[in-house]
Amino acid sequence: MTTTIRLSWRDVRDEIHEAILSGRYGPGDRLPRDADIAQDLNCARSTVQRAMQDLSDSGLVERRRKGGTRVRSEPVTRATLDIPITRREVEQKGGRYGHQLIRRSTTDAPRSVMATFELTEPHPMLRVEALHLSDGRPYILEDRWISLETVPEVSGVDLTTQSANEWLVLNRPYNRCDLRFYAISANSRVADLLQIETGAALFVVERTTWIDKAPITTVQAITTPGYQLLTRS
Amino acid sequence: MTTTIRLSWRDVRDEIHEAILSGRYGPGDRLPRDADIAQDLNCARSTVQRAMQDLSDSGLVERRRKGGTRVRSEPVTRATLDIPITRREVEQKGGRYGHQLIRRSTTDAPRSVMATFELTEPHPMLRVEALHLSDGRPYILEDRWISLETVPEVSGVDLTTQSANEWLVLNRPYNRCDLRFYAISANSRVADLLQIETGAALFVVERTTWIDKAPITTVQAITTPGYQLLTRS
DNA sequence: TAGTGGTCTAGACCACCGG
DNA sequence: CGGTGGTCTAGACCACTAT
Repeated sequence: MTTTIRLSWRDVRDEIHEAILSGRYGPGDRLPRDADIAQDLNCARSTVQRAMQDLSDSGLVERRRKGGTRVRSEPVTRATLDIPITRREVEQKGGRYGHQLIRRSTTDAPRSVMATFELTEPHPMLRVEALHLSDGRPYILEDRWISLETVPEVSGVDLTTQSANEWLVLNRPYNRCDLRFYAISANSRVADLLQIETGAALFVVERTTWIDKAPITTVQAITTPGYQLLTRS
Repeated sequence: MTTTIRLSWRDVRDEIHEAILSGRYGPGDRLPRDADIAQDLNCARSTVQRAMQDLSDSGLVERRRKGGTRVRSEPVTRATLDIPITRREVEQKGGRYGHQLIRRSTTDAPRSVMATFELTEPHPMLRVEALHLSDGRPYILEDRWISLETVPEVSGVDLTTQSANEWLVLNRPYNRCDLRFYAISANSRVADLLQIETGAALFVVERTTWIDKAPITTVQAITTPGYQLLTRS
């Protein structure tokens, strides 16, 4: 007698993955229908569906109703990043966290911020510049703009006790978040605040969040020399 | 009579999400069992399961057998990045792609590369330095190490016709991929190759791939000034 | 060891979209 | 309009792990 093995969706996924890697299906090729794969492998269609969902999430295949499942023609490396709140990040590395409010002002969004949020009308904002510290030394310098239309109550918050970073994460959930990463050269002011040399190469994380269509905040986080961002283990 | 609505897993997800945002469940709190939620909302347990899977993927809750579902106590911003092959990236931006092999040599892995791959024994590697061009101008400078044990056939490949980047992606699938992002200051050699000024701040993407436990390649991709990496739309 | 999430199945119906 | 993937259901059993 033949032993019937119980396939898990991971087995099915690996089977299909292997078929693609081996060249049986090349970029752009159409795979069999889920139902056929299920019959071939002797499992339920929903198991194939689960496997395909994973392959689709990881960017290996593309699925369309009626169009079927195709091997992605232009391969991509897809990765997931976790960006914790800064206090947590410092503590995780064994540092003692501190922060310092540098400047706080109310003004209309400048053109660059309007562009970031796709705004066409003047928009009142709270601008907050703050320094995150690790063991008392500068760690990240953040320049943040917060929408006073979407988050009016931030006006009454004491941002010297709790950083704007933390207050917002805990109090203002968002729907949409855009990130961008790039490098800048420290100008004299940044160098002064971070206690580094002018001209040093600094890694920057820019984060913008919305709730539905309403802008919440945009922040430019300037890290100190040597900072690295890693993908989720 | 009461109309019975058919709930989708997205509805269930949003319902739970809303309950968390509203403060009904705070960080660290335990949510009801899937079965109870299903009964409350009048849907199948598997629908709740699907909703929870999504919330878990997005980092909002953590689930454990027997331990139940809890709201994550330390919130994170989780984002997904797509990194295309460089040729594709250049073409997508409307540029004409080109590349240029700068140096190619065979040698044992230096300590830094051994550390990256967690190697303890000497390991023969192919080192490839190449320049990616957009409209004939330097775009990305890559310094790559390829394992000759895992990928011996790369020795016979003409890397002037097709970039190592592209050849590897198309021919050597990987299981595991680590990425790291940081900034460096251009030294004179890099500045010379990229035709920029010495000292310019440059954004760097470092990518390391394995198949199972075997190292495939590690590459430091040094971008040109102004380069930005964005999260997936 | 008992409670909880994880998964598989078989069947049904729906939603999208290519021909 | 018909084919394909997407989802829901009800039920069963399994696999972790907190207690």
